[in-house]
Amino acid sequence: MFLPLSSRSTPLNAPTTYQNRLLARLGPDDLALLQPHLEPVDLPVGLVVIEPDQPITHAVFPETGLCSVIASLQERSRVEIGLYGRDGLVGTVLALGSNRVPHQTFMQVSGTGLRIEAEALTRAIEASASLRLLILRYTQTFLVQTAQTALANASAPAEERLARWLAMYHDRQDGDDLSVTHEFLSMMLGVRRPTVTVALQMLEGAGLVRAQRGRVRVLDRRGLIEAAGPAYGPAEAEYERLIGPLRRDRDERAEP
Amino acid sequence: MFLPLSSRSTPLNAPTTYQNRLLARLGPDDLALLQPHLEPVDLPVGLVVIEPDQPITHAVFPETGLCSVIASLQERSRVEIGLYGRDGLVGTVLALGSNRVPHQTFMQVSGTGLRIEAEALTRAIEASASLRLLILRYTQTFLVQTAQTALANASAPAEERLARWLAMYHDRQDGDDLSVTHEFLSMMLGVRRPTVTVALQMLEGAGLVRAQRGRVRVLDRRGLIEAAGPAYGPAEAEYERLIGPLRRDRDERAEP
DNA sequence: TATGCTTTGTACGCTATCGTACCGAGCCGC
DNA sequence: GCGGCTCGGTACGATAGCGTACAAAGCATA
Repeated sequence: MFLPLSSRSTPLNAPTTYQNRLLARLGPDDLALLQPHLEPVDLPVGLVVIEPDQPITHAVFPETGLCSVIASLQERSRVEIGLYGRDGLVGTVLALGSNRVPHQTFMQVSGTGLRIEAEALTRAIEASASLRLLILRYTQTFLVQTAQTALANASAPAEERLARWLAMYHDRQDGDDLSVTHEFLSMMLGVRRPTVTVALQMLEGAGLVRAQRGRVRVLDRRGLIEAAGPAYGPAEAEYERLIGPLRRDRDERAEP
Repeated sequence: MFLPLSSRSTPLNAPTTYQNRLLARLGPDDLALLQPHLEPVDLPVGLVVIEPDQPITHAVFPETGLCSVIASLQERSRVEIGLYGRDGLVGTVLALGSNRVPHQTFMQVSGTGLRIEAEALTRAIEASASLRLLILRYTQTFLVQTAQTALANASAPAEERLARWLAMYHDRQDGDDLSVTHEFLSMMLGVRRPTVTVALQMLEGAGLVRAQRGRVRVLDRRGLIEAAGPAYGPAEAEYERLIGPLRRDRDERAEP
């Protein structure tokens, strides 16, 4: 399932700084609890990190890359219900007293991460209240994100939903180039591909993004967030309130 | 905020059987932990039990009645993202290390419940791993419910969403008469009222429900669930797996 | 029984999005 | 430089749901 990274094994107790926001916020005690079990892994695009309804064997703290959580109406349609990268954790459900979820999670953008055996993480969560709290707080932000997705799906037009999605992606990536195809976006948003094409042209016409083959460049982040409407914001605010800064770069590159 | 019930004060340590599923599943130790703090309350229809972004002062275990969790695009539109009654708990977020949520929760159907001060519940959750586990597992089922709502909103036609909503309501109520107006349903589902009228006529034409003024009677529960499509099911299965039977009556009244 | 409010049914034109299909454009390997 | 593939743009009729408006029906109260 996961390809171990041969070159990047982390010596125990090395003074590591993690890109993963959750790991980065852990105190020394919690870090000591987890580090012996953390193992670098490669996360190629398309990798299914959680199979629906299957017991989870490993949790993963992504360092780079992006994960999509997908709900499907048995083959008929697949829709994204949430998205995270280095801000989150694959396998939060372990903190909720279960070991499986009915939704699939896969790598939407390739990256790397640190994996840990489900059992080891569960034990650590039981042993450390502060670690547990951090993961539960992240779960809360994800719940809000899912709720906002439900809201957007119910009442926001395709263009707003697209803008929201691009902003969320942008939050979790370095740089302003997002690699996605229209086809892919159409699946994520639960709309037709031509609908994405048109919506993207609108955003491009407004000077917010620049679309190229298989790539969308964010030109005006602030404008993009505005175009996303009020469905963007609450989940992000919750994250900043409960955990910390969501975006890495505070220089706000793409804000003209 | 809550109206205490004068007539129904519960003597401490009385051998009470709770209708609330979570309370009913607590062991004697956890019950002993909570009972001294539980206070019966009336939950009239329309009562806002959680104000968005306001600190939660009390949690409530509903005994009867129904709560709706609402996300709103600032006045423009209000959409339901989840729904629970005696299967759940007002204030699950307390177990997630926060004390507020950006969504409103209000009584959609009046009922009664047992309330507890937020601080007391938080302490109990910290003290008892088994109590914590139960609430966290419930949170997991609610997260799945919200995800399924997002999915349904994205890709299920109004008629399916309506059927899903009616089935979910039916799960959490005694009897087969659901008291709702088209107006109300339209808000819950994020569609126009006439759309509800038409969709309801479809369901009625198929012999699944009977609609009267301000009331929908479920005639064929199995058929209704079928009409709801695959968006109904996963959240309910998760509840039964992690917590226990969702519906009270196993006689399946409305199944012809 | 009359009055008035709430709820429900229906109509109309409008728009976004659908399903499908086809073609051009960019990109890769040979 | 050529074939083949993926990706993006566009077109077309069909349709579900929208916003609005208005009238009928149910219920409550006077």
